[in-house]
Amino acid sequence: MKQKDEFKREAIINVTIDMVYTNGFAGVKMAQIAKKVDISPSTLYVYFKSKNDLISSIATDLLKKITQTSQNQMHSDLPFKLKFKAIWLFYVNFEINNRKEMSFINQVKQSPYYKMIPLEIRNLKSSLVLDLLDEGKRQGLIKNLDNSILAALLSAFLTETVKLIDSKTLQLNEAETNTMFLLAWDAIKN
Amino acid sequence: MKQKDEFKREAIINVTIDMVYTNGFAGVKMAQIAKKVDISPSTLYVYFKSKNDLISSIATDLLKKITQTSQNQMHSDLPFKLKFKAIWLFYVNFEINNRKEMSFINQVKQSPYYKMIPLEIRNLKSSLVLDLLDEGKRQGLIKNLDNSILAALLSAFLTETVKLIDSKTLQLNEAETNTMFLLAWDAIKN
Amino acid sequence: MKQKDEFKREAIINVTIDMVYTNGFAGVKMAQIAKKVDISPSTLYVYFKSKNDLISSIATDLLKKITQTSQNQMHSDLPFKLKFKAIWLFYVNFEINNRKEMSFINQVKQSPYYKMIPLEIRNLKSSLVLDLLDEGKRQGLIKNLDNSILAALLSAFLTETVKLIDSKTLQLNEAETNTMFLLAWDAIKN
Amino acid sequence: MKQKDEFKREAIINVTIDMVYTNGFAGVKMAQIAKKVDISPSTLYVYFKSKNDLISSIATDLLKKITQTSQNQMHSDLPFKLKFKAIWLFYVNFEINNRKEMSFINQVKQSPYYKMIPLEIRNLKSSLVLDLLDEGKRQGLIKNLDNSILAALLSAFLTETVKLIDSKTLQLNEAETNTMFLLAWDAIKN
DNA sequence: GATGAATGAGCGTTCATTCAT
DNA sequence: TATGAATGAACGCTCATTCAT
Repeated sequence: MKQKDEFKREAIINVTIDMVYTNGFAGVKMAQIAKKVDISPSTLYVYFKSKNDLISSIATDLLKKITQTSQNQMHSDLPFKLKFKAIWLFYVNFEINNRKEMSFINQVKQSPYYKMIPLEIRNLKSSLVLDLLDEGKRQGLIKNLDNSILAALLSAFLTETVKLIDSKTLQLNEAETNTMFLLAWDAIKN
Repeated sequence: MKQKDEFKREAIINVTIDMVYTNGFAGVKMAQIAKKVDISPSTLYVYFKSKNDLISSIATDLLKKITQTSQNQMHSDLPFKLKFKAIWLFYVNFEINNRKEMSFINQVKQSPYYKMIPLEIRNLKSSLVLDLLDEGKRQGLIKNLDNSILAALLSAFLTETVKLIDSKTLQLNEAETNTMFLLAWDAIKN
Repeated sequence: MKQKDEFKREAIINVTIDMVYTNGFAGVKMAQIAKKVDISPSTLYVYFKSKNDLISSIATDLLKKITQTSQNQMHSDLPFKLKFKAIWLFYVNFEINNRKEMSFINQVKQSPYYKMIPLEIRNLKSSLVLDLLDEGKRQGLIKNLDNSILAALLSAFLTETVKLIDSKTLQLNEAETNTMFLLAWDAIKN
Repeated sequence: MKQKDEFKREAIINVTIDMVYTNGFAGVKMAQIAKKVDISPSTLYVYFKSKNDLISSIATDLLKKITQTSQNQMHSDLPFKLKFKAIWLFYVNFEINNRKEMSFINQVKQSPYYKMIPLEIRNLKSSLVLDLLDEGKRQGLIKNLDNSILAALLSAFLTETVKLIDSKTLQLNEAETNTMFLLAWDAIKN
């Protein structure tokens, strides 16, 4: 683990995300992080000026990264429902493949650390989804409700889907993800 | 002999629920609770033998209360969709009116305290909802999916609805709650 | 256990001696004593004005009782060595039969409570033994050493004998107690 | 990097031994130790991971040291009684010169801390004394009794001798220590 | 006299953070 | 930059004792 500079920062971040995933926030101690990264506790303070800073920096980074990543999704010229489904699947896969990171930001969101994250970061929204919803409404395919309502709902849906997969109640295959997608789709479709 | 103040236990519980709502579990300190109730920290230990006991006692009480309350709901002779909606509304209202308590048990559920709650309490489930889902499936009105999937989804929906109302994005009126109900209903209906 | 006045005081004392024997001083808590006597902790303070008072009262009582008891021993007109042995045996038996009480005062003696006992009690010595030693010296049968030295030694001897019996290394029978007596006697005899 | 003060650990140990000697175990508080060493209470935990660890580490160290020291005593070519006396005197002097340390281990032995000391340390016995007793028995010079009885007695004797010297009843000179030795010797000699 | 409630003072311990090198 | 030592500020909890009836 003993690397230089940027690598060390990276290592600290990864270890922290790992530990938050395994032990929850309450169980994350600076000394433990240091030990796992194989540095001294005081060295942590070379890279992050406090525990708050460590946590909220990671959260900020993750939030940015997540928004950006989804932004990169191809805006294909498929028919709306198919495009919608593709994006839905992208998100399901993204959450599954980034469990720890998602767990981290979910935990941050319901902790006092969340308030320490700059507002502009907290309000970052994937315009991808918003644009998509607008497109659907324009085509009369989805209900004409506030985007914030639809987005919140889809997000809850997504989270629940991932939880079900994590808990093995659902499997990550064509049939079952399609079922879940249809539940979401039926909810919002006109 | 000094008489035990019947309201003191109640006060401790309420203050604790309040603080968990505002600061989360991590932020609940015995000394702070005591201060808010205006008693000595050691007096807390007259009523609860430890912090664990305090938290899990409250959780146990709430869990019992919630299950019982919902159990008392009866809408047996209405047509299915109306019955379903009545129960949905009951839950929305219940969660709104017991925001802090619901927040408490939600937080407990994803904390180590949960394991301290007696299994028979943890396993209390509102058969109300499960029975309802079965009835709907029998009548061919709702999708033939696993109850655990449908229930998880409806629960996420419900939580999200309440959050939206809390954040003033939605209002707790006939029209808007109806809208939200329809989203849920459309998701699961056949 | 719930009796009146003198009996209650007695009960408190007995329970305390018991608990000191079982758990040592560190483990004796006022609340525990009260529980075992089946009274309220505050009632303890009706009988003893503090924990210090409780402990040192018991110690004082025991010390007095022990001195008095031995004083009552017949001053028979046996030849010296036999008389000496009889008294030795009396003490061995006394210690065995009053294990808990002896343990109590031994523990008190090496605790801060000892200083709280009135000096005149602490200095109580069994004149029985001192007289006996004087008699032996007069008869030229035992070494002409300071009584305090001889007494201390015999006491240590006695304690050790009792410990050995307690630990089953020795048995409380004619042969083995005689052996131990002879060790003591050989030590001090001229 | 701040260097660990080599003397600080030593200082903690010495202060602890001192306090146990003066106030007994019950009176030893981490905060008091820290104050006497002039460090913060939390610094204690840099050197010892708990109070139990502090006490039992000290006890372990002392036990090792004592056994080793006595082991180094060698008087192989003297006649038995002289050798025995030399060793007796060695122990008297050792106990006098290490009063506090001896008090410490004596107190530990009758406290719950004793169980925390590794068994192999607890079982360390000075074979010096046992070998000596065997040799004496072989030569027909001392009574043919169980070593555990003889050793227990000599130990009690020794302790009492040291107490008498401590209390100024006896002086640590040739004549008086000789007197005490003879008491012990007469007790066990054939 | 008897008692359950109440508490102040203190305890051992933890931990994010700073110090000193 | 890196670090082991050091620490202040808490924390959960205990317990002898007092309060109020």
